[in-house]
Amino acid sequence: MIAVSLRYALLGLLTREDATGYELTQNFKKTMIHFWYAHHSQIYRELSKMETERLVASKVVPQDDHPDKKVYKIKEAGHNELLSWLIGGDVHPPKLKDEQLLKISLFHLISKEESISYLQKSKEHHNQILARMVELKTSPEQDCSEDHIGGYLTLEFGIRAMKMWIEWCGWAVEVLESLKKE
Amino acid sequence: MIAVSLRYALLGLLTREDATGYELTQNFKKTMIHFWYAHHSQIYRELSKMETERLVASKVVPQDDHPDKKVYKIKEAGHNELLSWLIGGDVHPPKLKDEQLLKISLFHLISKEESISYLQKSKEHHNQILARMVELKTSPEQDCSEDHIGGYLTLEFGIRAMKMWIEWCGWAVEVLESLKKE
DNA sequence: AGGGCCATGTAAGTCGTTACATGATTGT
DNA sequence: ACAATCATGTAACGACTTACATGGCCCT
Repeated sequence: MIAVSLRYALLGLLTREDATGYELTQNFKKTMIHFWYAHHSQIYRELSKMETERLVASKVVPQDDHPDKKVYKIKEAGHNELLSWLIGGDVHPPKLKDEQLLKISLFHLISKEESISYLQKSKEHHNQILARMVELKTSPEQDCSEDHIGGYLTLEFGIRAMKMWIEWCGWAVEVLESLKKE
Repeated sequence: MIAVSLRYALLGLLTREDATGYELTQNFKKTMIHFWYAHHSQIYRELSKMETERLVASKVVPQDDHPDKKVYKIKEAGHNELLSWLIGGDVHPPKLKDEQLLKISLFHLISKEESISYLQKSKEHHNQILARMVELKTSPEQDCSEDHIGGYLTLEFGIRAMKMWIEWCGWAVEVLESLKKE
């Protein structure tokens, strides 16, 4: 019934390998940029919450050159909860808050020059993300074997989405240019 | 510095015409589905907050056949705040939480049949949204005149995004089918 | 000397969701 | 009869963001 999807994202990452809160934060940024984001403060809290619910277990690993770290491991109950969420339930629409599209939807309030300049910045932004994604594709976990199928599919999605954005920005600039000439 | 973009979305809609909280809720669903969503409870809260900050003003309009309504109007200060947000500031990445992509990224945990069935439901979902968008395009506010340029650009964006989703779903199903045969 | 990475967490505040609350009119 | 639409709000809770707090290592 309830959402709490951050929980499932974390459990999902932990099915791959045990990890610290810090590592999970990094992995979010690396492999889930195109569909999820969470701050480290949120991740640490959710992890300790899941530990009290016995969905995960932690172990402190001392380190010499760095601060000690707390490695989390998924437990059977966590695995079960993840799977029942995965299989059951309907298709939920994404919750997106896209400030860029919001600004673009208000272009009638600013000049065409400012609009075009904003679109160019936006295009640049998406180009950078595309570059990171294309680079990710060369990493060893990016074959389409059964074990990595999910990441393979969603990365391809991200790349297509970025390309669509970039093409659309070009088209939108053309529309604005043609309006200027009239 | 701060986000509070719901505020700007509401102010943006109010630059078009005065409206009640109810109407703003409807307009959100109609014209901003592909990049924003807000519950009515949140919209009412933000409106009354903006009224105490004197960015908007309200007037109660009595009605015979329906409950009285409270019509909001944007004030000069609201207009200024909206414009300084629009012009100033950097390009912020969208904040998205896409449960569908999250589930898809975990397909290695479920069977190919379940994965395919999920993708088909997802495709259907996006087809429905596409149909609504295409219908919206026939409405009179959807010319690409200067006054409606923003809505015109973002609706085209939404349509392209839905088409990309649908095509991608087809591609992903093919990938899974080909894995089954091996 | 300064910035970035490693590493973990708390606190305060804002934002977002779900449920509660009311009640008339219009269409099936 | 029942559901949907019109219309507005509050309350409780859960999620998210920003700032605070600490401190060593490595590189330039």
